[in-house]
Amino acid sequence: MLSELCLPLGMVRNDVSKMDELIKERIRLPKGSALFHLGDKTEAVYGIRLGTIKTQLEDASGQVQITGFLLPGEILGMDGLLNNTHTSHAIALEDSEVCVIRLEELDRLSTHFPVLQQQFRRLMSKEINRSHQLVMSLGALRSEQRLAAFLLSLSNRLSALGYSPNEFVLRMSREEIGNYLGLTLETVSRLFSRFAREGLLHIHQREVHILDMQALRQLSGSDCG
Amino acid sequence: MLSELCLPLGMVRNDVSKMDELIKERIRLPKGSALFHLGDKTEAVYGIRLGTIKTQLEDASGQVQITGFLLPGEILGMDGLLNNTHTSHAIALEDSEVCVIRLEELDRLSTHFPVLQQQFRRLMSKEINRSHQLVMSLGALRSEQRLAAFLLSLSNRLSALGYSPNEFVLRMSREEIGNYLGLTLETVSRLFSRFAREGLLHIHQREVHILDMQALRQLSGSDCG
DNA sequence: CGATCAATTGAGCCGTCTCAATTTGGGTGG
DNA sequence: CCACCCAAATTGAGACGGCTCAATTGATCG
Repeated sequence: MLSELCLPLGMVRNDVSKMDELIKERIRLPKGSALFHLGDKTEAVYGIRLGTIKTQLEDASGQVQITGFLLPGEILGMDGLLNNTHTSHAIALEDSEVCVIRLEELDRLSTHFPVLQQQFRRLMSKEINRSHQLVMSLGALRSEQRLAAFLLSLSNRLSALGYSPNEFVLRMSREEIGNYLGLTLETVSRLFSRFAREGLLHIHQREVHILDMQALRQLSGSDCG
Repeated sequence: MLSELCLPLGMVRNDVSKMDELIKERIRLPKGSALFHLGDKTEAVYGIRLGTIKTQLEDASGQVQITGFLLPGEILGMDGLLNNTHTSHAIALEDSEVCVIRLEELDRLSTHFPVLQQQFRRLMSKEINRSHQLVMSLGALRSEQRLAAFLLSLSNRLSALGYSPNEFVLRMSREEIGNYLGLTLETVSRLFSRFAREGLLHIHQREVHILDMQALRQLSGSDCG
C-alpha cells in the first residue's frame, strides 16, 4: 500500500507485492531542506509520500526557475537520468517524506518484471506532459489565465488525493508562485485580490477557498470559447 | 550506422548491431505533413533521420503552443507514452524522414538487452530537460534573451550534426519562432533587425549568419554576470 | 511583545502587443 | 520571361499589461 503512493499508476496487485523490494528506504525532509541539489549524482528517483516539494533550475548567473510543485504520489528526480546528474534542486516546502527508488534496483527488477519498465516509462511521460503544460501556460496564457490554471491544477491533484478541491492551503509563497508562473509576486498578489473581489474565491494569506470553479475554468481557457 | 542517428547516445557497437532489428521501418514526410496528431494512438516513437519537425500542443479552445523544433538524431512522440495517446501534433517543417521505433519491439528487445531501456530512459530524461529549459526561457528571460538562447541552441545542435554553427537556415517562420518563445511575430522580427543593427548577426529572410557568438551568449544570460 | 518576513496596495514606467501600412520574395500562369 | 498574386517579413504608432520601486499592513516566531 505504501508502494501505491510511490508508483501509483494502475499497478497489478501481483506486481505491487514484488515492488516492496524496490522501495526499502524512506527519507524524511524537514521544511526547507533539500532532497538533492543541482550537480548531485543521480542514484535514485523519489516518490513523494507526504508533503510538498518544489523543483527549481538554476543557471550560471544564479537565475532560478521553479519547474514544479510536487505532491504525494508524484515522482521527482527524473531530470537526472540523462547523465546521472541532477539538473535541478528539490526543496521541501513543508515537512515531507519520500521513498527512494534506486536505479540499480529498478534495473534489476525490470528484467524480471517487464511491466515495471513500462510503468516507469509512463511516469517519465507524465513528467514530459506536465512540463509541456507549463510551457503552454507560460507561452500562451495571460497572467490571470496562468494563475487560474495553476489553482485548478492544484485543486484537481489535491482532490485526487482525497482532499477537498475547494479548500486548501498553499504551501508556497507568492514569490514562488510568481516565479513558477513567470510573474512577479506583486502581480500574483494583485490577481488573488482581484479574483476575491470578483467572487471567484476567498483568500486569506495561504488559505484558498474556491467559490466559482466553473468561472475559473472559463478564465483559464481550458474551456472552449 | 542508421541506428546511430536514431538512438545516438553512447551506444556500444555490440548493441547497435542488435538494434537494427528495432528499426525496420522508415517514414518519409513531405513538408507540411503530420507524423501524428493529438489524440492518435501511440504505437511507436520516432527518431528523425532527416529534416526538421515541430511539435505543438493544442488546447480545447484551439490555442496552439509549439513545444519543440526537432532535428536529426532527436526523438519525438514520448509525450504519448503516458496513455498510449499522443498529446501533441508533429508536423514536418521541410521534407523529412523518420525511423519508427515500435514500442512492442522496444519492450521485446529490452528484456534481452537491458542497456536498451537505460538508453531509452536517458532519451526521455533528455526530453524532460529540454522542456525544462524552455520553461526557464519562457519564465525567466526577456524577449531578447529568449531569442538569443534560441539561436544558440539551434547553432549548437546543428554544429553537433556537422553543419556550420555560424550559418544556417531557419526552417520555421517568424510566427512559429514567436509562438515557441511566447512572443509575437512582430517582436521576433524587430529583435532580428536589432541584432543585425548591433552587429550580432546578419539575417536575410530565413538565412542566419552569426557574427558575434560570444555577445549572443552574454545576452542570453547563460554566461555569468 | 518586539523583530522579521510575507503579503498587500499604489503610482509610474517600460516592454511587448495590437493594429495597420508597406516591402520583399517566391510561385504561377499568361 | 515578365507580370501578377499571395504569403512572409518588416516597420511604425499607439495602447495596455505586467514590472519596478516604494510604503504600509499583517503574520509568525522567538
